[in-house]
Amino acid sequence: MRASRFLIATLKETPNDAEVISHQLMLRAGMIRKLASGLYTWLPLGLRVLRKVEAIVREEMNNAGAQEMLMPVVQPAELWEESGRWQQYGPELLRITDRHDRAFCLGPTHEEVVTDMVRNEISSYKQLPATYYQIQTKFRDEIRPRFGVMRSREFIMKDAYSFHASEECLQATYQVMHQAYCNIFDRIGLEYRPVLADTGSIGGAFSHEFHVLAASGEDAIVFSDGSDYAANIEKAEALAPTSERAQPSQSMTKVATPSAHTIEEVCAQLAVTANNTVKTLIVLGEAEEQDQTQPLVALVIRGDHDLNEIKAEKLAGVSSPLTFAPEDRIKSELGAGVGSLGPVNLPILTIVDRSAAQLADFVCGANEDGFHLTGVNWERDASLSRTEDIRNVVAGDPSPDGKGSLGIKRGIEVGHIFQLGTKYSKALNASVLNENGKAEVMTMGCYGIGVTRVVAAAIEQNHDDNGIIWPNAIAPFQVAIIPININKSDAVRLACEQLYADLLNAGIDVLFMDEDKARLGVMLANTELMGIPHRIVVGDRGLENGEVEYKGRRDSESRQLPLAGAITHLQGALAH
RNA sequence: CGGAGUGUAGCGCAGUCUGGUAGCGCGCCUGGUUUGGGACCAGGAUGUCGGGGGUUCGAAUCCCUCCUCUCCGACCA
Repeated sequence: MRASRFLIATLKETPNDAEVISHQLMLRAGMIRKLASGLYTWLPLGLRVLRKVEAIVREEMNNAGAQEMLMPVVQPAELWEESGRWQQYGPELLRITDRHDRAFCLGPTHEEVVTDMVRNEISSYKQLPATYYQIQTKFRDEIRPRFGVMRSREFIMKDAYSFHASEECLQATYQVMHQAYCNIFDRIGLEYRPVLADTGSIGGAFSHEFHVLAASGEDAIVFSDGSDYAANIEKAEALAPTSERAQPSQSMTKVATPSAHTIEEVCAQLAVTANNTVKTLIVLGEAEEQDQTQPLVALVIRGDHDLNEIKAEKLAGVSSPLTFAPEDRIKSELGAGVGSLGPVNLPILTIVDRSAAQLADFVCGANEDGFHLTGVNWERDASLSRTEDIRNVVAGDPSPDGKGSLGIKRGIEVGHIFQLGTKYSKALNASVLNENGKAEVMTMGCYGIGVTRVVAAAIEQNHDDNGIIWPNAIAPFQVAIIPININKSDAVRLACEQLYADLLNAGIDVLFMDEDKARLGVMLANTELMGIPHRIVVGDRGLENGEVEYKGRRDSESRQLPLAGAITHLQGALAH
């Protein structure tokens, strides 16, 4: 591609509505432009990257035996009513009405449509297993779109769905997909990890997320240093302490703690450490019958730990989604405000985290404003009827598989694979006849990759002060040719034209900065900002010795190469 | 949805408090001089000051209203 015929829309200054580095760089490099909140136009440069990611995903999905198809973005309400999600899905599902006043939605995902297709087209177990996928625009009306293309409302996703006559068959395909995902992210050239995950709202039995490691990641993921164990923090179990609880050695004492509301303030006033205190969080429980008000439930965790909302909302007696109790109900029903609550004589269902249950002689709120209790002990002073795992693991906790201890990193979720089971096939009655001629509901798996998000994640992981640093496999251009004084030197022009033609012939994506008046500094800065991984600078000075200058985007120094050997060198550099 | 901010040229911003008819830097166009890391000189174009309504002789500026976009949002017991 010649720069004179390509939209180079770089920005010197950072647009002020971009928060994260990938968003800033995508705008500055001229990859995307915002149309409205959560909606982006992909400019030619950005689209080249997107297409390269798509091509890799497509190839690996085909290799894994999946068949590509394409489903509509607009979907009829009837299908969603059949699966129950028309009611279940919140305002994230954008609902629209056509001119005949019929209800539709913009697809946030395509389980209903693909299941409908399969129930109509597949009738025998002999046709299974089968996996279908598409690379398609999705729409989710996010409450708060942010971080550019990382959390936008419209985005491109590769979604695949597998159909099986047996659970074992689903397991086998799940493994094939797991491997295909590893192949995809290996080829793109990202540092990533598959981790055990919560199945979330899509439902199902078993699931892995694929995370690109980056400091700015929205998710915390945990790793064992003694095994392969890796999980989203939402999912990672905090094992019960193995040692016996210490015997009480203090008597319970009420102390005044005026104006101490946080664990930190209490610790400072009483000279104790947070790991010997407990905090008591009040949430709404499940109403026993319809129309009844939801009772209050206390969750007790150690002062230095964080509540894991996913674990908590799954507990019997706790409402899902997890909802914290309004302040006025706490005050009127428990007699004290938040900041002074504790498990001693608490008249409501109290669920205690395993680590908190291990404490002896601990500190907690006295259920009286401005007072705390010290020397509190379970059973003697506070009943301990129910202990559960309701906290986030912290670095240093033992690994749930018993091997090693846990560390924590940040990740960007770019892929998610699920074993769905029969949730949708049952609801839509998608069945096949088995060997005995009896109808049997199919078992399903589903597998997603956020294609647009992969692009942003790649930048989060690969950039420096000068801009993006693309991995070879998804770079919009692999090589930039930068001439010096092309308008004055015929030698430079000829050498560049020849090199450009040769590189194209060799099948290398090259951007030739062929504009007469372009200044060297501008060309260098732009190609660095755009992240082009290799560049060749051609000038009279080098050409006198038959040399050009090569610099890899990550190299600190450039070096001279014989012009004749430039292609071979670039091919070598692109090979890894 | 709640809270906080924001909206002035393609981009980044000043001007608003104290009303007097809009400016700076970058970018863009023309001509020239330059050219090994974001050039210089000279000339030039570009704004319904987010929309609507009001106050006023006069509104980017004051008032009302609608909208946009951004940020934050129970981890506290």
